[in-house]
Amino acid sequence: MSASAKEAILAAARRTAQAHGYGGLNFRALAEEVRIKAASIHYHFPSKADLGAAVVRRYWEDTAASLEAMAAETADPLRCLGRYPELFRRSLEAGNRMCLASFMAAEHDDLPEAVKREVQAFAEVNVAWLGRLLTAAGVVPAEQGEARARAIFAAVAGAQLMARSRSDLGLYDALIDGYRAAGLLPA
Amino acid sequence: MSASAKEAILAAARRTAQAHGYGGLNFRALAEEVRIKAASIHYHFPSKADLGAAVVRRYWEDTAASLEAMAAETADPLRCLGRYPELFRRSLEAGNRMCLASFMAAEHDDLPEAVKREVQAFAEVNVAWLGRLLTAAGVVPAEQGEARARAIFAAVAGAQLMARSRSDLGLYDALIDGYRAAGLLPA
DNA sequence: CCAGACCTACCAACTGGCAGGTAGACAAAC
DNA sequence: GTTTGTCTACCTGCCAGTTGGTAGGTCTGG
Repeated sequence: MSASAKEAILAAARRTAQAHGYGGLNFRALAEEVRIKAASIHYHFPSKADLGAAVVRRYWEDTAASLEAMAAETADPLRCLGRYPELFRRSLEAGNRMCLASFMAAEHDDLPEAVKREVQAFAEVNVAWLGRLLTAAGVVPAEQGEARARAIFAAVAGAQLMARSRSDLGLYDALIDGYRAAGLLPA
Repeated sequence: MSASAKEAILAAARRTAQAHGYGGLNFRALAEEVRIKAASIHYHFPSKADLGAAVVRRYWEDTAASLEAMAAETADPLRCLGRYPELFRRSLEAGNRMCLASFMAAEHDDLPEAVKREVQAFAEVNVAWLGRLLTAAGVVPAEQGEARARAIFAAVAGAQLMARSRSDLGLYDALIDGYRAAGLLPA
């Protein structure tokens, strides 16, 4: 049960944090979900800060992998860019959850330093990928790639947040359509 | 101290919630800030849910007033729209805080029903105002006013969230500029 | 035998909320 | 004109539940 327990803890913590944030993580509930005792979690993750940082790190690693898979799958950079919102849509589909990093961005003031660093890393992964494709697609001149990438990332996160607050997946799609209509996102 | 205490509680709770969310509100800390005992807060607000709902309600009432004041001050609808991001900028200026409703949108799953309703009301106030000015300015045809209004609201909220996570007011301005450059916001 | 993985039992701190008391302002009753 | 009652706005003291975390024991596979 060694590696499997650790993985199960990470997975459960991720699901919980995507719905209730870092503050919503608690050892007893997590332990119950993994069918383990609360104290045992401390064996794998000494403190809550360690657990939090590990969860977010794994989260952006997985996201980076998904993005690379998407880029490999959809060779045309413009079409690939158009698929970016799918990533955030999936969280909403899975029980009206949201991006871990967005939630923790809100909780910024209460986050351990190590967790904050991982949250920033998530944003960097997204912005780098978007910037790369934006310039590859020639949507914007290379020197504006990062600025546009950040704008897209922030806007999509905002759309997810608003859709979640209404538990309305259709609203998310409508907001993304709105971004396309306005010219922020490639159609 | 009757009305003044109640107002002081509301003000302190608003500041706290803009930095730590609904979950970050706690009677003892609030009481200390207002120089009152924790139990006394229950006199003005029977439960935490009542306090939360009152805080958000007051928040969107104040926001509605600010928006109307802005509309009265800047008669040209296009220029007035351009000033919309100022509203969200002010929260960041005040100690890297964020919009109360955005934070609580993240906390959606842990919010009492009454609080959720007020959070939605905040979004509606903003979208209605934006929609009104967008159609008045002729930026979009009337039937697309609300869709564009929602897109702007979500995008600005996302920009605030991202800027907060970096404690970087300059990033907020850059993101808003990015929205203008992309055509989402009137220049 | 022993080390990794997990356990029981506990702790102090903190949480929202409640029961019941009190000081002062004001008004009606005698 | 002083006693009596009532109301507001607070208070003390407490409770049960939850939290992250610790100390030290146990069990199992290699």
